[in-house]
Amino acid sequence: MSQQRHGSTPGNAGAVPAFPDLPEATIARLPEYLRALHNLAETGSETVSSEGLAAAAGVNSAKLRKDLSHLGSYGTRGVGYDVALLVDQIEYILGLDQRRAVALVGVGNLGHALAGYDGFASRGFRIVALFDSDAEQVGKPLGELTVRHIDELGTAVIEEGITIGVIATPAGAAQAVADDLVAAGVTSILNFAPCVLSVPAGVDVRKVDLAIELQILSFHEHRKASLTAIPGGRSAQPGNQEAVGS
Amino acid sequence: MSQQRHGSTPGNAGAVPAFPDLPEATIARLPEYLRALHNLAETGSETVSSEGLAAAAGVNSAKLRKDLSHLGSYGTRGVGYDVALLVDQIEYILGLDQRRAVALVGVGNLGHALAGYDGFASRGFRIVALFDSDAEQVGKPLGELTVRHIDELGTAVIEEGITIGVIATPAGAAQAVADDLVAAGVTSILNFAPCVLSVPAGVDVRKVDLAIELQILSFHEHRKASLTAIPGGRSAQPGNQEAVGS
DNA sequence: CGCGATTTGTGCACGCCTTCACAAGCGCCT
DNA sequence: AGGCGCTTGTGAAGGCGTGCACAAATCGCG
Repeated sequence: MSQQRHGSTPGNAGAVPAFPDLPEATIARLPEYLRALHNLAETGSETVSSEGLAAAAGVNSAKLRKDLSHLGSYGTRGVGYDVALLVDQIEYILGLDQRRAVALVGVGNLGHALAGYDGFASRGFRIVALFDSDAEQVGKPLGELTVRHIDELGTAVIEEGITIGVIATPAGAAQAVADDLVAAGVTSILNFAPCVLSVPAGVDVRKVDLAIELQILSFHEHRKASLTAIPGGRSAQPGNQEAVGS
Repeated sequence: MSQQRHGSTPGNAGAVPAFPDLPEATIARLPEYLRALHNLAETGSETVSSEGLAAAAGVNSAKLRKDLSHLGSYGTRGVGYDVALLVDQIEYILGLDQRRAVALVGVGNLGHALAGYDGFASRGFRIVALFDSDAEQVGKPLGELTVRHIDELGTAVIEEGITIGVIATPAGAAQAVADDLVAAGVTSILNFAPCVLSVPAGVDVRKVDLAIELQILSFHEHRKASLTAIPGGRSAQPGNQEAVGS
C-alpha cells in the first residue's frame, strides 16, 4: 500500500495510475458505496467512518474497509474517510468521470422507461442514441432523441463515441442486436432480454432479468410458507409432485 | 444483498415435502435453467443432457449437474433429463405453480414499464394491484388495472393474497413504502429504488439498480481502456501509464 | 509532550462455491 | 445376454469471499 502516488489531480481525466485488479465482489459494491457517499455529501458530511458508510451502504464495516483498502484507500485512522476524496476515487476507478455514452436498442415497453430514466444521467451516463428495428418506431421523438433504425448503429457508435450498449428488445431479437453492437465496436452490453447472449472474448455482458428476481423471491416465499405449514393454511397445493425421492 | 436467514430447521416432520435447503447460488440459477427448459420444450425436445442445458443456460455443465442434484434430481444416466419433468420440478421448488400475486408501488416512468411487462405474466406472476401516492395518478387506468392510493395497500394485500411487493418509486419514498408493505403483511420485496431498505427479519429484499449495472460495465471499460492504452486511441488521452510500483 | 480514545488497515481462519475427475448407472447394439 | 458408450451424480481439491480480531496510526487534550 501507499506505493502509488495518486496525483488525485482534479479535472485531469487522463492521469492513469496503476490499475488495481479488484475482486469482482468489490467492484460490484463500489457503486453502492458511491451512492451512499453522494448522499452523505449532500447532507454536508466532510468525513465518514467505515461504520457509518457501511451502514449507509447496507454492508458489513469490515467488508467495506477491505474493499476500500483494495483501491489504495485514503482513510485517516482515528478520523475516517474524506467523503469528497473518496467520491473522486471511486468515480475515477469506475470510469465515471467520462460520462460514458450509451446506446439503447429497443424502444418498446421497457426501452421507453429506460430512455426516460434519469437515474442514468445522474450517475455518469448519457444515453446518446435510441435504436429500433420496427419501422413504425423509427423517426419518433423520445425525450430529446429520435429513434433511429438499427442499421445506423455502426456510424452512431463512432460518431458518438459509444462504449456501452443496452438491449431492451424481445428475447428473439437480442442475439442479433448483440452481434450488431459487437460489430459496431461496442465492448460492454447490458442485456434486459431474457436470454443468453453469445459474444466474443473481450466483450462484457451483464444481464438483468426482472422476472428472475421475482422468481428468487418466490422461492423464499415458498420456503417460508412450507416452514410455517403446520397450522394448516392456504398452502394447500395440488400434489403434482411427490416428496423428493432418494 | 439482503439479510438472509438460514432455515435448516432440524425437526421437519415428514408431512411437508422435504424442502431441500439449496445454496443461494443454486437458487439464483434455477430461474435461468427454467427459462432454458421452456425454450427446449417449445422446440419439442423430450430430454436434454446436462451439457446441452448448460449451454442453453450459459453455465458450466458440472455446475448445472450439481445444482440439479441438490434438488434430488430427475436425470437418467446415459440419457439426460426429462424436460417436462424438470420444468415441473423447478417450478414447484420456486413456488411458481401458484401464480403469485404481486403489488406494484409507484407508477412513474419505470413503474409504467413494469406494469406492462408481459415477462412477469408469462413466468408465473400476476400484477394484481398498482399503487401510487400521487393524487394525480390515483384513479388512472393502466392496462387492466386502476392505480389506487397507497393507503389501500393493507386491504388489497389481504383481498388479493399479495405476497410480493415491487417498489418503483423514487429513492426518497422507498423506505416508507417498504414499511407500508411490511405492515400490510408482504414478506418479499423487489426494490428498484436506488437506496438501502431496512426491514425486519423474515422479510426478503432483493434490489435491482439499473445504474449500478452500467457502472460495473463502466469499470470494465475503464480497465480495458487502461490496458490497451496505446497512444492514438479513439479518445485523445495522454497515455502516461506507468508500470505498477509494487 | 505523552497518553488515551478512536478508527483504519490487514493477517488469518472459516465456509461457500466452483471445477475437475471419475465411478456408478442406464440404454442400445450385437 | 453381455458388452460398450454415453451421461449423471458426487467426492475431493482449490479458489474466493467474508468476518473476526488486533496491531498500527492519528487526533485531541491535559
